[in-house]
Amino acid sequence: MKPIKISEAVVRRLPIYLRYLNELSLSNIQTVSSQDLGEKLDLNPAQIRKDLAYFGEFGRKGVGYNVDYLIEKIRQILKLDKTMNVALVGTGNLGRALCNYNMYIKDNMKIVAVFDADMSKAGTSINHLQVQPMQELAETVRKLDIAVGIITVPAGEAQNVADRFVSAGIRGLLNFAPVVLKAAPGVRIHNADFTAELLSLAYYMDDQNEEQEEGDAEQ
Amino acid sequence: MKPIKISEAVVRRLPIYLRYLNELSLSNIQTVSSQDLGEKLDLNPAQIRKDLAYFGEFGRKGVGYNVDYLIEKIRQILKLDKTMNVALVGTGNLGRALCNYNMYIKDNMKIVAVFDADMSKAGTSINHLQVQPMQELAETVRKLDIAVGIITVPAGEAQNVADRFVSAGIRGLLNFAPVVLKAAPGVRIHNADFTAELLSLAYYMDDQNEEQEEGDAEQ
DNA sequence: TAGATTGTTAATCGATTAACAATC
DNA sequence: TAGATTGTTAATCGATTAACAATC
Repeated sequence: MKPIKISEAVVRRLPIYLRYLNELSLSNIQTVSSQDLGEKLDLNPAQIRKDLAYFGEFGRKGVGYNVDYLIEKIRQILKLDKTMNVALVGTGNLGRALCNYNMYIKDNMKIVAVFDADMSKAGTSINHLQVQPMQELAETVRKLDIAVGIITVPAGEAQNVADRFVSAGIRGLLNFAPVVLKAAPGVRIHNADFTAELLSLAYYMDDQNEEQEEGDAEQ
Repeated sequence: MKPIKISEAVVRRLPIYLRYLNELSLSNIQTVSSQDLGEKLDLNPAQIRKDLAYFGEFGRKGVGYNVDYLIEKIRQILKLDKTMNVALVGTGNLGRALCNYNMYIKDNMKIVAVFDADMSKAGTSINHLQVQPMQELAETVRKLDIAVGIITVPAGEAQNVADRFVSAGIRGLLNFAPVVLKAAPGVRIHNADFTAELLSLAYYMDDQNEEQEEGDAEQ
């Protein structure tokens, strides 16, 4: 129906919009303009309007966007209007942190199964979820209709875990391990690699003197 | 000296190169071509060559790049040839996970101070570091010459923590909280917002039937 | 020498921004 | 009506990719 290809950059901004709109809604603010959004989110208002316009006409000329309506629409676009089940592999510090994060309440993404290769961890529980051994992964993914896998294992094991997720029929992966994963086409991989973010931050940490040359500029 | 402006996208790829080069070095592989790198990292070889060429001529025509030499060079570019001190605020699950992560050994970024607003946590220790109360932040940042701050507090407190970091003289922030932070120009902010990554992943999770229309395509 | 691979220029592609008619 | 703000087209800007001479 819609032959327009939506760019990755656009999709990546939608959750940012959603997040702030939720804040506005909680403050009982009913209407917001692209200008307001742009200031708050450090984005160009034209870009925001264009992003939203890819999906429909959600605003009213001369008025702006109805906050709750826009929330509803973005949630539909992101397919967050129904619960999406998620599995996580790797119950180290990071994995446990994510399990406790519950995004379920607002965002409909729910970690419903947790796995660890370390058999001794099987049966222990994290945030009301029993840790399962890896052998049960495929079956659980199928049974619970899990669409997305989160990988929080050491770099060396990440590809192996990814492979197991993919052959279990998962269609999206959120990878926290500092490696580039390979997967069959059709499986979407997002990386949440803070080590890369931190190291690239170092590049911009000039000495104070240099700083004057380079000036302020971008963010 | 160098008036060429290096784009953000380029800088963001350098840690990815570095990471894989370190792997190669550990396997005693001496030489690598942009082709090899491209295949392994899912990037265009021309892009890799171009990225590196911004900073100098590191390769040899007909041969490729010397792995250890390239590692050394990228580390210099990213200013990882000397230790960079880092402070972290927020000792929840995520904060503790990061403290235990030690990137120090390979990457010269070292968390040397940890803070929490919750006074009752002061004095407890995480990975050999004593948690300090927020009042000590400014002084510690100065004393330990801390350049980068990591924010792992709830969304509602993140801007406040950022402000305190900035007025303490920090020059870079890695923000894990799901908000857009504001800071004076000259302070670099990187976001490590996995909630946004996860929500945008949902967009691509079509039903199996739709999947056929949209095909395989990008990653 | 023949084969391989860089560094770099030019071509392409895509994303952001400006501008403005439409209209609430 | 006057002011505000959208949706959208056109202009700009920037990033990626292709191509190839240089050369190891």
